[in-house]
Amino acid sequence: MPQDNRTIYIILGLLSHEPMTGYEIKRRVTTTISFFWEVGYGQIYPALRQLQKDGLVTMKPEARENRPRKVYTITESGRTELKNWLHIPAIRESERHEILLKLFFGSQIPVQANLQNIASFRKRSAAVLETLTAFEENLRPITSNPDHLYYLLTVRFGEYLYKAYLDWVDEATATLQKFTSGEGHPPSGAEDAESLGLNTSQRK
Amino acid sequence: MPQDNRTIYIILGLLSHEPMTGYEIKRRVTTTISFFWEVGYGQIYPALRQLQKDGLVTMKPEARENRPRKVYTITESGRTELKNWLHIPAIRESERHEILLKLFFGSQIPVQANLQNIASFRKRSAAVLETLTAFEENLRPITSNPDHLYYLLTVRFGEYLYKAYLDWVDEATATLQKFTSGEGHPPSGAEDAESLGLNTSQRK
DNA sequence: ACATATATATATCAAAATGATATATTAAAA
DNA sequence: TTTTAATATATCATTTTGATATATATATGT
Repeated sequence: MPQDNRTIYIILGLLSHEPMTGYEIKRRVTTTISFFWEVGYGQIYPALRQLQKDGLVTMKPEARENRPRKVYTITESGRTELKNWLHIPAIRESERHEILLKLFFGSQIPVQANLQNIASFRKRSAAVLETLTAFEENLRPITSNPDHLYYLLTVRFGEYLYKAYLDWVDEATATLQKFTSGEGHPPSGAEDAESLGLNTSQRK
Repeated sequence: MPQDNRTIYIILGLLSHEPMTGYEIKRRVTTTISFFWEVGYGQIYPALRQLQKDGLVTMKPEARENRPRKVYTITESGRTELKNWLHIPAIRESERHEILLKLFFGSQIPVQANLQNIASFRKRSAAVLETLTAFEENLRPITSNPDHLYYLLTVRFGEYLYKAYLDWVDEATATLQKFTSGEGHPPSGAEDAESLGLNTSQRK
């Protein structure tokens, strides 16, 4: 089995709040969970069709002049499916850090170029952190709604995360800058890097 | 265009160190970069064929009794391609945190269940951090090889990252535990969560 | 010596995710 | 009024994901 389709759970989760169209789902994802999970139209629309076929959501076309707005509502079995999934602990997180990929092979290019890549990463990260911080300020006073509490927890995660990014940037920049003061970049050389034996893979 | 194939750059990068077979590439990925970028056989073998076709790597079958070992070597144009890519700053990192997905919809299940999910996440994260820390200790004394320096920077990134995870776990656990002391879990209720308007998406 | 387990090695596949783009209507701003 | 931005549905090629099939070689245990 490749992996289970998390898109359908995201949709079920959002529809558990209120009925929505595919477009609204996409927008809701963008404004709330996209910083830790992206979802595109290419996942949403096929998933909605599948969910409807499986009886986990229903669709009511809202009459308009031309094309009708397709409003989706979660069913009782949809809610059950969602709750079941929520009870199963996640088994792995997935990160894909292109900045680290480039840095890992950094010896192939001048130190300056790596510093520029890191600076670019810093800029992006700082922007996200600012958004998250501003968002927390809006969210924290609202204590009435339990959804907001959980929402806040995910935002806090993001803040810890992006603060860590910025801290790392400082350290990495300082480390690399030692090599730019006069003596250029360290000699490039290829050599076995495996013997040290990092292995983060869990036995299956 | 969907996205550019980063797998080929990972392969080019690893082959820039030394010639390898597909199996060795996979193992090298697992022992070094897998904590920030996973690569499977399903990507490696097709990518090697493509790279060979494009003249970025060459293949020399090492004679053995039966099936020959296919050893791949990077070409000069392969090195050029790699360097070009390394100079282009990454435009986005991709994170997929299933723990946050479940927590975001946490109001649908009891607080205890969410605490269990977080505890499971904590356990996984602590294990990775331990591996990374042990690895840093092996790596830090080696200062001769510039590859190791860049390698170390990525490991440090991981340490910052996973430490941040653990810090967040402590805070999130404390926050949720307030609701388990006697009064059960906060009442579940669905309500508009969008009006606050988080938007982390960059204009395109 | 024999069995068992693990490492080496190549390969494929269905399902899912990625990101961009096409199309068209409606509402707001210049 | 014209342009711009927002709403809304949808598709697509490429890439990624994880698991699995297959087979040989080597090490370990009894």
